[in-house]
Amino acid sequence: MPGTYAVACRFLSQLCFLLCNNRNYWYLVSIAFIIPPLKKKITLKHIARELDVSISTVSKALKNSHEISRDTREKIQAFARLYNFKPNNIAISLKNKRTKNIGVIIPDIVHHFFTTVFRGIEHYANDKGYNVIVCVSDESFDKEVINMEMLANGSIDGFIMALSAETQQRNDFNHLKEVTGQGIPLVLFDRVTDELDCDKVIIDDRAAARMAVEHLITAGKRRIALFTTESYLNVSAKRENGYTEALQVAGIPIDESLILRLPYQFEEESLSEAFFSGQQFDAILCVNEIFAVRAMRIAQKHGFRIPEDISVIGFTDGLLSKYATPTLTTVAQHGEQMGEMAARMLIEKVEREYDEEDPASFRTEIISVSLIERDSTSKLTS
Amino acid sequence: MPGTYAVACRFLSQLCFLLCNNRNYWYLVSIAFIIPPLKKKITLKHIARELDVSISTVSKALKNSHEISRDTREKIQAFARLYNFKPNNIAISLKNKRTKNIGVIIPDIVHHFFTTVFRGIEHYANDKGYNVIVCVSDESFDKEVINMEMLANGSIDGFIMALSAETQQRNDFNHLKEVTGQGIPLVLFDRVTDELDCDKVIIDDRAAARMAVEHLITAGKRRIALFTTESYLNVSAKRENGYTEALQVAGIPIDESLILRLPYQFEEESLSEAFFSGQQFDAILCVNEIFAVRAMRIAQKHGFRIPEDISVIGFTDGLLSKYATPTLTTVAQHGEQMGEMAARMLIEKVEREYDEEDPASFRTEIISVSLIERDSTSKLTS
DNA sequence: TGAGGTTCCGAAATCGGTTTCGTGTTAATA
DNA sequence: TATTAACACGAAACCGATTTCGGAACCTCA
Repeated sequence: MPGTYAVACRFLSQLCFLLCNNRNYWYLVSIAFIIPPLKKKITLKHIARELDVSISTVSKALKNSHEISRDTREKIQAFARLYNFKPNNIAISLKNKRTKNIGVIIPDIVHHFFTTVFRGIEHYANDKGYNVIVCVSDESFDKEVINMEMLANGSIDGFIMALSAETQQRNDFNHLKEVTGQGIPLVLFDRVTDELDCDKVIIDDRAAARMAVEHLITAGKRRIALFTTESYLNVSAKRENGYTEALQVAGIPIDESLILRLPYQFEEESLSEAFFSGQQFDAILCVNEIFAVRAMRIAQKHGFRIPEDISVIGFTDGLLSKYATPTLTTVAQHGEQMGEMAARMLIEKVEREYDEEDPASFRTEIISVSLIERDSTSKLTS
Repeated sequence: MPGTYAVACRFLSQLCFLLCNNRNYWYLVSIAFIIPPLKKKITLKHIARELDVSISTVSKALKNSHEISRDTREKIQAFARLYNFKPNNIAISLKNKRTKNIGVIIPDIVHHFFTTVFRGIEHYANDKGYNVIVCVSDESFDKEVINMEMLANGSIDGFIMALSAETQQRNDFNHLKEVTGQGIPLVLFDRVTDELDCDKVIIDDRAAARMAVEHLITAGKRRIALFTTESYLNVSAKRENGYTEALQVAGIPIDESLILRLPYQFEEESLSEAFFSGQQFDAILCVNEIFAVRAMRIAQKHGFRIPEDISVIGFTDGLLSKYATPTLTTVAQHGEQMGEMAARMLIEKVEREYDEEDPASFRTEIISVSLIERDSTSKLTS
């Protein structure tokens, strides 16, 4: 079979050569339609051999270098088109020392917020001709390290990542420092840390929580509970700060017993029964969507009406918020915008490095949030 | 600065050399801890120069070739460890003509099912030392083509993909044929086509729908409605087949007026009001989660009790199903398992190609589904 | 002492491109 | 007619690895 192919190649190239020399390009075009899809990628070397020129000539001709005569150029270009030549990305990467790949490391992929951010990254990156390599850390420190090492050896031009929970707990960022130390650009989003000098893009969780609580207060709520996560996440902490801040500003005393710290998978009965039957409160702020929906359900089970008896606000404007009963008022984090920003910052750094970098100036961009009002809070009659 | 670095390099290498020759490895180890994190990646060439051996010797020594003497080997390995040498992936890819990257193209990333599949792919691929490059087609034919072309020029060893809606509608698979024609392995999942000879992994949508309907019939339901998508998707069609099949088998006549074809974003009022007030039915099968949740809500708004008056079953066991009120009985598609299978099939093909491929034998694997019973259907009292 | 074997290492080809520089040919200029 | 510049192209280095092959140095045994 390869023999047959070679013969066909030879024949076609001769034909092509003749046609080209005769400037009968239309023949060429029509032939291109007749040729069956050819197997295997073709390289510069093949073209050079068939057309009896050097590899350098082919390379230059294909980039329309005026170093090559019009005749030769057109001949080579026609031949390349005919055989659907596309330069090998790997070879170009090796030569350029730039891969046009960006590495994204996130803690979880089956997660509305992260996928939203990812979509933003992917869109922007694709627009700029970059591909995205994704690794999932599964909230594990070790996996994060392994993934970064896999990618840091030339596979990518830069990283965009959100820290895993474990990394945040251990407060160990050596793997990241090593990478930045090697001159690889890094952009952190959402789950960031102050220990690292690099670009960051975050949402102002404190302000967001404060806004949500203030909304509740304006609606006349006074005893506002907070459902937050047990494990240490930067974002949860910031949201809690915003919560207390809003209460303080409004002159409402903070009641520690209204703050409930829950594990990710809590059993409805044990934990919350006590809370719901023992306490008096008229609103809940939840640090994520799931907590909010579950809170609503439990409240309803206990006979509370939403939003009349208890208003509920969650974080993350995902499917759950839209389709819960009642529909959930949430803080929308505009993840797509966040991803776009992260990609923009990274690519800027990557491409700047090209023409000698200025004294590393790291930015921290803040993505604004907005409150999506739905039926789990009463409409303000202002 | 680079000057300083070079001097430091030189000094350290000499030190290293002496220590190695003296077999005082522990010194080396302790020194390694003192050395500050070094900048910039190091290459074989650097090591060769510093240790005054040839590049080939370094390469062989690092792979523990017995062609190199124990002394030299250990010296080189110690030096490499000290400088944290990691071979450049791109160079290896170029040489091996294998990138250890697999390309995944999916129609949407903010989508529970696809991310679940992706997780399966990612886990399996990572285990096998592969990275995953994701591209999103946004259900667009053109984007699918562009993405494939971007990746097909050497960036990846194979594709895993689910066809975009537009591609399925146009029934145009030339971009896929071109890729397989070039000898690049391809695995299709979920959204597949018979027009293509390649590996596939699907769920048996027909059987799944049939199972769901039979479940409803067993529970005593007789007038079962179907909420399906308007646009042409292979999977929807298959589910509809399963639906009608189950009814036929049970001897229940098919009532076309019970089959509702809806656009993805339908307005609750207009479309469904009529349906709910005019019709008499006691169960609904929905081809996705969102339709199911919305159906439940509308039904409840109309005063129907679920599951007593109307039972509801959906597809895709996502967050919505778990947290809807009442919780939703769904057909779980085991996306993770699907992704794993797809990755396994692809990697097998990729690595087999290595030792001469057998006459391409394409398989189609079927991932079994299961019915997750929750509160939107009545428990069977058997 | 010389033939034959090990052992150890380096030169060079290779993967598929880009790019610099040099050279032969032709045309323009002095 | 001699000098030079423009033009068109090729040789070769390079990116960072792997791998084949050949050869020097040394050892062994008849």
